[in-house]
Amino acid sequence: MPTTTTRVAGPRQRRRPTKQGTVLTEGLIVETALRLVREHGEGGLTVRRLGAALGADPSALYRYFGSTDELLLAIDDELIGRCMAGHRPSGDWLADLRGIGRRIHATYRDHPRVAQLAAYRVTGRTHEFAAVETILGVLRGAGFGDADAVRHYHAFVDQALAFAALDTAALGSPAGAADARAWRERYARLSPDAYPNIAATAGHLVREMPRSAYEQALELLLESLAMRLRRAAR
Amino acid sequence: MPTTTTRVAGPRQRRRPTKQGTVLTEGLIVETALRLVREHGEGGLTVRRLGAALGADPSALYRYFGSTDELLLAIDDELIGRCMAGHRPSGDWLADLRGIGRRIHATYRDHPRVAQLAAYRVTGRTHEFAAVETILGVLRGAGFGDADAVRHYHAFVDQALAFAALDTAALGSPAGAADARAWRERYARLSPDAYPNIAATAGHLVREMPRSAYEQALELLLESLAMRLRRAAR
DNA sequence: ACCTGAACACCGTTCAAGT
DNA sequence: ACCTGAACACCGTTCAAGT
Repeated sequence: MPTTTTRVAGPRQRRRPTKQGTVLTEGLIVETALRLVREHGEGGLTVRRLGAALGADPSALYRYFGSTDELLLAIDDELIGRCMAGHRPSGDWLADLRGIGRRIHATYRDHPRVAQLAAYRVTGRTHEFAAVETILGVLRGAGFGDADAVRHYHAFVDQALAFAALDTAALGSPAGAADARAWRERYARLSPDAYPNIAATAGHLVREMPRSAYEQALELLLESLAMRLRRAAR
Repeated sequence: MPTTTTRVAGPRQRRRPTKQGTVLTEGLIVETALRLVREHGEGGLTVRRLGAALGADPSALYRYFGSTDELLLAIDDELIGRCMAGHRPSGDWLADLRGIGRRIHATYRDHPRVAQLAAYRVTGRTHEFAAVETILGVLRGAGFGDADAVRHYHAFVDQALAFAALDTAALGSPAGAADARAWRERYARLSPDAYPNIAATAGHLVREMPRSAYEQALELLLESLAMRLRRAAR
């Protein structure tokens, strides 16, 4: 449950149950939103649908969140919390970063709409503070100086979030399925005269392109970080 | 102008000018859409707005594109074409990849809505074919084997596109400006007891986080590719 | 053959009215 | 103090009617 949500009004004392009996709470709204995103995927999250899922009039939500944007940040922060909750430091900075990267990617993959709408946002809330603190700690603990730690933090986190948003959009949706077909049915049939490089690698393209490239990109990034650290140590 | 747009009806012979006098064309629609995205940024691209900009009823566009999705792919392919049009091979594979990466990122940055909606799509059209062919050519020319060339192509392109989508969303919008403030006003003031790593690097965070991390991420990726190539050569 | 205009089923958000 | 319901200004898309 998000603890630092900016409330529109002051603290509530009495709570009137909704017409269908539920008692609204910031926590309940965020939880229900995450369930909605998880189950209905793509276009699942709208104020009106969320209201219906809660058994409340959509406009009632504006008493808890000033706008969809504010609600989104609360949802995102809760997701960050769940993401980092399973992380256990191993003492090996490379393994820690690899684990955190995969965790971020996987968590957002299961909540596509949040990935697309909020991955690039700064929630400015407690779970995000804790996540930033942890990742910076891994990098500084590895031996990077403060300036490098921050730059590498930025590249590492943005890469995880950016790929998560891209992959949920590309892999989950019906559009993504159509795009996978394009590699088989269009690219694999292009003329070797006009497109020699595509023709030469068509088999690989058909296998590789419908998957996520994040694992690849993560390893390339980590490899560079390790190399830079070794180089600085000498 | 996109050359392979799937037409809804057969080829048109006569064209009736619109009420306001314009004669619709697939090319004109795509051009106008790109101008709209470029000038009005964020929420600029809707069927209704595009119709208004063309001086036509919104529903007239459905005669040229079966859906917004199809229109989007045509727009995206045109953007890919403009992106690669300025590329000149230098003979140095690293410089070529760096240049293409920056080009992709910059082109989508200027057309934020396309970046967010279409960056992850496969257009299956000529400009995209040419771009894939070129980039695969750079990697194979560098000495990578076919399987590696394809995997590295995938990581490289998806990284450029994913960061472009993330950065246009984060940096351009009003939400992005609010998020930049969060680093100054929230993170820079967190207690050193609760968040030692954030407190120790606060100054760096405030400077680094409101910028794009793509340049960093790109260099880390290229560094790894170069190292792998050297290693394979031995 | 092509464009228009009304219609349908959706959005987020506001605000006066209910309890 | 909180929830409801009508209203407003938007969406994408369809289809009969116009020219």
